[in-house]
Amino acid sequence: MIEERTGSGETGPDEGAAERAARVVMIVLRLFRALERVDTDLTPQQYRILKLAGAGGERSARLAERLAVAKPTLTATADALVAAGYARRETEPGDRRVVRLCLTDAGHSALARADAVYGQWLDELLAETSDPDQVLHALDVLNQAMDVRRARRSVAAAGPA
Amino acid sequence: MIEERTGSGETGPDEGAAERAARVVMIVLRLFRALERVDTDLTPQQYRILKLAGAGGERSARLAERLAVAKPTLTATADALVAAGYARRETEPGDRRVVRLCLTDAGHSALARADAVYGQWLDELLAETSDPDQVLHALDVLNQAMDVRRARRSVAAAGPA
DNA sequence: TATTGTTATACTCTATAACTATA
DNA sequence: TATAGTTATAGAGTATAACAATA
Repeated sequence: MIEERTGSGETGPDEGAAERAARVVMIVLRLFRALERVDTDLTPQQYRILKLAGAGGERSARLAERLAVAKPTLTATADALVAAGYARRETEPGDRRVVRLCLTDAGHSALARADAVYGQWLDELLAETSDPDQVLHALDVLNQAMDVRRARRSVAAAGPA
Repeated sequence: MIEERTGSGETGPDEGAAERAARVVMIVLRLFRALERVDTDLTPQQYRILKLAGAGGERSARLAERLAVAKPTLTATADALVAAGYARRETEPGDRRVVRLCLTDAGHSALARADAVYGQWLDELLAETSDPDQVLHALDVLNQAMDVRRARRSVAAAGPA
C-alpha cells in the first residue's frame, strides 16, 4: 500500500514517505521541546514516570517496559524522584526482589500542579487552531496506533519461545 | 473561552483542561521516545539541527532561536556534528563574529538516510490508523499554531524597546 | 541457574555564568 | 560598550556491562 512510485528515478523505498516523515518528525520534536520549556517543577520524563506509577504502584520492570527505557535508566530517574520526595520504593512481600514505585502525597501534588500548567499551555496552543477537537482526536488515534504496535511486539517477544 | 465550569467545586483554573493536557503530554512524550528509538545514525536533536541548517547555512544565533535552545547548547551539539563530519563552520566575511553552520555532503547523506528510516517508521505507524491524512493534517495544524505563537513572541520581544 | 533491580561508567542534551574576539 | 559565539561547569536522561540479592 502507499506505493506512489512517481517514476522520478529515486532509489529510496518510497520518496513521498521520507518527506512526509521529515515533516512529522520535526513537528514532534518541536512539540517535545515546547513541553520541555513549560515551567512545571518536573522534567517531562519525571512527569511521565510519576503519571504511570500514579496509576497504581507499578513494579520497576513493568514501568521500564511501558516507558520503553532500560532498567538502569528507570533506577536513575526513580532515584531523583525519591530524593525529591515525590515517590517511594516499596518492597513486594511475596518476592523480595521486586520493587514497586509509589507516589507520595507530594508526588500527587506535583502532578496536579504540572497538569494545571500543561493545561494552560495546551489551551493557549489550541486557541490558535480552527478545530481543536480534531487535533485532539488525531493524537488519540496516533496513541492507539502505538498501543497496537506495542501489543504486537509483546506478543512477538513472548511467542517465539 | 472553553469555560466549562461543571460546578464540581474544583479549585484549579479549568478542570477539563488539565486532564486533556495530561493525555496530550503523555502522547507527545511517547511519540518522542518512539522517535529516539528509531535507528538512524543521528540523535533526534542532531537530526533537527541538520534539517534546519540544511535549509540554508544558518547563522548560529538564528539557529539557536529556531531550536529554542541557549547558545552554548547549540555550540555543543554543533561540535559533535562537525566532529562527525556532518557539518562545518563558515565565518561570515562581513562580520567576523558570525558563524554559519553548513552541511557537508556526508551531512546531506545522513539526513537522507534518516528520512528514509523515519519514513518507514511513520508508514508502519499510520498503517494502524483509519485516517492517516487526518492525522497528518492535525499535526500540521499544531505546527502552524506554534508558528503563530512564535511570531507573536518575537514581536513582543522586539516591540517594547 | 534465572530473575530483579542496582552500581559503574560513559555519552548526549540542556542550562547559566564567565570569557574571547569583533564591532 | 554591545554583540556573536565559545569555554567552563553542572544536572538530567539515556545506554551497556557487571554485580548483588533473591528465587
